[in-house]
Amino acid sequence: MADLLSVAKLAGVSRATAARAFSSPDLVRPATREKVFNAAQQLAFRPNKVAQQLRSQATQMIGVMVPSLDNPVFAEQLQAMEVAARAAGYSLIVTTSDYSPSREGDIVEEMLRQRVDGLVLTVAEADNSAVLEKLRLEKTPCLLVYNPPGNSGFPSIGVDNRAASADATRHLITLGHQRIGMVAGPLLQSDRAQQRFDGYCHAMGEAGLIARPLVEMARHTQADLKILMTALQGPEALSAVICTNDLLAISLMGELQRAGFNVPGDLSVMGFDGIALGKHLYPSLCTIEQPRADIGRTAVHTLLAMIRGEECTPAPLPHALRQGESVGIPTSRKSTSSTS
Amino acid sequence: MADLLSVAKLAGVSRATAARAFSSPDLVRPATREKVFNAAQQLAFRPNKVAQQLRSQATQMIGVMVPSLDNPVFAEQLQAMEVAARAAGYSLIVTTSDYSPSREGDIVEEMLRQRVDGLVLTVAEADNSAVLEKLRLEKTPCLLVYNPPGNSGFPSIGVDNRAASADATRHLITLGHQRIGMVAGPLLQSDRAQQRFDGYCHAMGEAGLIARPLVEMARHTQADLKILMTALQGPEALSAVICTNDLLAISLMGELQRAGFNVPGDLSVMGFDGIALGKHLYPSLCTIEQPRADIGRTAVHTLLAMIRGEECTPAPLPHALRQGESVGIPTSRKSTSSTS
DNA sequence: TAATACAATGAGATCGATCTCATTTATCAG
DNA sequence: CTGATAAATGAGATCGATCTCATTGTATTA
Repeated sequence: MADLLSVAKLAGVSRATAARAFSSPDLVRPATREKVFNAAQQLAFRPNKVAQQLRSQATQMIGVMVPSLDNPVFAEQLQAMEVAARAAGYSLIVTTSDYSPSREGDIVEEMLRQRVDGLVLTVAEADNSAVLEKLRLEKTPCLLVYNPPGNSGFPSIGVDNRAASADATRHLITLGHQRIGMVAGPLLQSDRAQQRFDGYCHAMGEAGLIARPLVEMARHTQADLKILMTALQGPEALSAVICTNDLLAISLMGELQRAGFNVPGDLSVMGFDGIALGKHLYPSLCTIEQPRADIGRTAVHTLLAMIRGEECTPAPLPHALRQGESVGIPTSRKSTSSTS
Repeated sequence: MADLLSVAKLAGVSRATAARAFSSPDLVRPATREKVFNAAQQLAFRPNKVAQQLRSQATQMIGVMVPSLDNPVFAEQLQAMEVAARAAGYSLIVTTSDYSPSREGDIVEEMLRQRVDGLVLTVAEADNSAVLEKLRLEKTPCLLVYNPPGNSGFPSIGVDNRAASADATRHLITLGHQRIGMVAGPLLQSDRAQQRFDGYCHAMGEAGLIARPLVEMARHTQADLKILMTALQGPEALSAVICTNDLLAISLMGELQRAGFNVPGDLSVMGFDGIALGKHLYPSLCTIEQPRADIGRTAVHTLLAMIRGEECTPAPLPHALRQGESVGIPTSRKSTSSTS
């Protein structure tokens, strides 16, 4: 409520002096400074950031757009971003796009109007994105998260999805699995899902195994589940599946168990993301762990560097294979020692 | 970059007219309006929200503070808030307090400086909160979420924790459970945990059963788990436990299963919150579902009403008991028909 | 055509903090 | 004690949009 001018008046000095008392106290005589502080105290003065932002042409705000907060991958990344941003004196404006291009557009436009100092985005497809196209013409620093760098022209923070997925596949192969499939959620088109599928294909080929087509579980409907179940039976039955994300892996695992399958006995299930909850399940989820917190922190620090005008070409962050009880030795071999 | 003044110049009109072309087009002659729009187009004019905010003394921003985004309850609530806020033309500044009073204080101060139009907070203890005490003196509308209304003096959005917890307890009792315990996470002191324990005690007493002291699982350490395991054995062994939140229930369930217990065979486990993931687990989590999305939406709408100056005394939102496979008939009765 | 009403536009102040530049006051050396 | 250098302070402009009030312009009617 009370503004600097009132404080200045009460203290008997000019606005300039009052302002200095706060921003550069050493330029003000101690006695004067005290008078100003006292006046500020009495009036419960609280500096108006909006005015500061207008004047300084910098908002100390970062615009964040994630697809959804219902997926813990994004929530966990955001948690880390918030801490890092706050530590640096920045605030986050958080938005969700639901992967909708039109929402993406509206959101970014809105944030640019708000004059955020920088943007951290996760889009559906970085290579073919209207928003990014538009942003290329703007001077506002922009950083992608989770999206592969590709040829979008924007720096990107995340893991090497292809390599990570190949690692996951190799892990299963090492355990003796040969009939390995990959299951994707509704966002088949997402650039990450694509890369993860590539990595899977690569690792399969490398081992002389045949990669199967991506199974799509659009929604967790019964129909989709049946299709998958079918793939789990017969001579060509899968012994392991990799899901393109943990949420999918967890619900798939639940459905399978509910349908009478044993995980990993009948089928090993791997996830991708490394959400915290996966560790506590039983069977615990074997997955590729993306360093979500690290990704969030790095995103903030990189963006701040960009805001300072530094050139940034961040390297992919390291992923890790998190062992878990949801993956085991394939049944065919196991069957010699124990039969269900 | 380009401001209204440049647009006005290029269009050959005054700032006032240019401004009017956007805010009240009908006050401007169509021909003039076109000139302004063309100029704006050419210069890639984008209205500066910061200036509008300063001028209008309203930011159309809502400050949100949650304890953590690592817990899906808050993330899911936030997801709904974001959608509702955006639909109303508001943006969210999102922060996390980690339940730390000092962080709570800093965050709120920061948001007040930012001149947010209102605040939506979830604090550790609403009844004994320094931040709320300070906020009572401010004119900025403030709303609590999840915190029981108590005597904080602020309107609050959430379910009736005591009633919900009693319902959970009665559900178990109805199934035949008698030796029911309650387990809390690290935040014993949280006002919600307290109310949930009260509800449990009430329902137990009502049925003539003895309520046990709250078991604290500070962290998911082995030590804590052993304490709990002990409670599950011997003549006074529990047949069911209610956890004060889903995250805790899920990890407890996992640990129990890993230790060789069967859920719900040996022990029924109930959660509290209703996070989405619980539905997809196996066994699926039986829990009290707080309408997280509804809570988020209602919080935004209520706050907007408060910002408009309306008096608000929101009623508690309805909770629901979500059936789940993690709860079953107590073993003692079951043992007649089948023995492990 | 003159007079009145109303539409369209412009000049200038305002929101709150801060920066530049000019001015005043204090301090030190000679 | 005075001139000179430094320290402290103030006046006013600025950031960008918008509101009030005054003024110019058009239209309607007697």
